Amino acid sequence: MVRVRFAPSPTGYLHIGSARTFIFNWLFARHHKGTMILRIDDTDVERNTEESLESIFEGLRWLGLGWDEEYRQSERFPLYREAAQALLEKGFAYRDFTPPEAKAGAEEGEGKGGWLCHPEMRAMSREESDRRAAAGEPFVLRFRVPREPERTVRFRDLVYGEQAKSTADIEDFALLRSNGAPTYHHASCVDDADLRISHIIRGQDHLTNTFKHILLFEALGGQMPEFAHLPLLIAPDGAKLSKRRHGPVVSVLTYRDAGFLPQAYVNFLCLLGWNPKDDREKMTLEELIEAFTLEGVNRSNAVVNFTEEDPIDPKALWLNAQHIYSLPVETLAGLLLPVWQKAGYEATAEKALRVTPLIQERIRTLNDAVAVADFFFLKELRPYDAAELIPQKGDRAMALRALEKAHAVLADGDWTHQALEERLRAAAAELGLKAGQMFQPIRVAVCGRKNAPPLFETLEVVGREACLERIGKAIALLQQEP
RNA sequence: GGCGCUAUCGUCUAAGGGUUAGGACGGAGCCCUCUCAAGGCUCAAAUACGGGUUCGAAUCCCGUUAGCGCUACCA
Repeated sequence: MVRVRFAPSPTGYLHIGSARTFIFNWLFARHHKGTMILRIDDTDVERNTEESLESIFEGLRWLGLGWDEEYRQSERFPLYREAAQALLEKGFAYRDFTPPEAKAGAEEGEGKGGWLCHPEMRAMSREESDRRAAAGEPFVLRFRVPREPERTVRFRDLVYGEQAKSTADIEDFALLRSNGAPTYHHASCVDDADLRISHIIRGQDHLTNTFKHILLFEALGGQMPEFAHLPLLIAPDGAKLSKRRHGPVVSVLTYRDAGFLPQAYVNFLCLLGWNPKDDREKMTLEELIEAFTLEGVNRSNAVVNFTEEDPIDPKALWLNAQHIYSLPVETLAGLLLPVWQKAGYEATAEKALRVTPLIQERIRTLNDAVAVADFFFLKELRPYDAAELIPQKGDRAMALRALEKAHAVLADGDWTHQALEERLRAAAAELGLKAGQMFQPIRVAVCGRKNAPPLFETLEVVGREACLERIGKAIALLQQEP
């Protein structure tokens, strides 16, 4: 039975690297019909914040993947205390009474290999340890890493392969803080054991921590989980993504607010550090579940490609466009309606449904629809330069002739795009104008700019009244002195 | 400093002893076309460096370099 967990600590927003870790765990669980567990690792009371927790949930909610079980470490402290006590009893742990300030004094031991332990504390008799603890002297509980003889800790990482490290290079890490709260290592292992986690899938920054965890799992007794570490997501400058240095691009909510489809963003994140072993790029959630394996995860860090001018990875944008394009029109219209309303447009569901097919392949984000579809909703076109009305290889007189003819032709007759095209093409022929020379002035008059969706469908949706009025205004504009 | 991990086009990646080193994004060009977009075609663009092993190395081994991680009473 596959049981995996995502264990964020509420000390910040939901980072995109964390989001990817969540997604890979989730995909692995779904692929194996296992259980996805969300565990809030909030053992550091000093640093946790409620806002952070809320923003993490908000990010996860947006991704829309869900989870099966939920735990919070702050509610499980007794479990960690018991486990710590058992470790102490069995001699796997010892009390270290060194005051925090005195740590500096111990650093002379670092010289050649780094800090390992305080030998006096490690060697202290249980009687003295108990006596000093009973007297109320503060201590941290440390794991007694096996030394003399040292041994090599080994495991096979499902991504990175065989791993080995000598206990001579592993320090006596803390289990319990002097305030009695468990450290990450302790709470995490106790929980992973208690929750019967089968696979620990997490960031590569924990790869070397795993040796400590193996030692701890062994001491705790219980089934050893499998481990799989994920390459990290980094910034173009090679540094790890940080809000301070790289700004809001590190938070998943930025992508929601930029108008991303969650499934597109999930797709994008999956392609960073994993590939389906074929050339597929755009994949649905179902396809991802089916294709996801740990073997497909690679070992080198992936750069999220953004710049200050272009804060969003171009590939993410492209993928989002792909997903938008493959949405049923009704679905997309439903997504776009609130976007337009928020922009202050008088959008209705019916209107949204008519406009959407015309812009579907012209937007890369939901938010793009605001600028791309403005003229469908705005009463008053935003001002444009009269020169825009003049077609290529044409002049003011040509534009005027085209618009006046168009005004006359559009004043009556069927208002369907087929009929409009027929009449307008005939009109162009009559005037001896090329299609572009005829259509471009009309497009600018009606849309207020040179680039827009196909003309006839656009006219159809904008409506006769508005079209005639806008063409009239354009004619007036052209007739004004330059 | 110690220990560990990593190294293919600008970016994401494929190729796990034999390929003109493949695909995608982005870039350039062409086609299509009422503009834009979409789509199609083409081009430019990579095996960090040095040694081995081998008939043959992007691929295996060693070294160098670089980057990253851990080395907290953070996670």
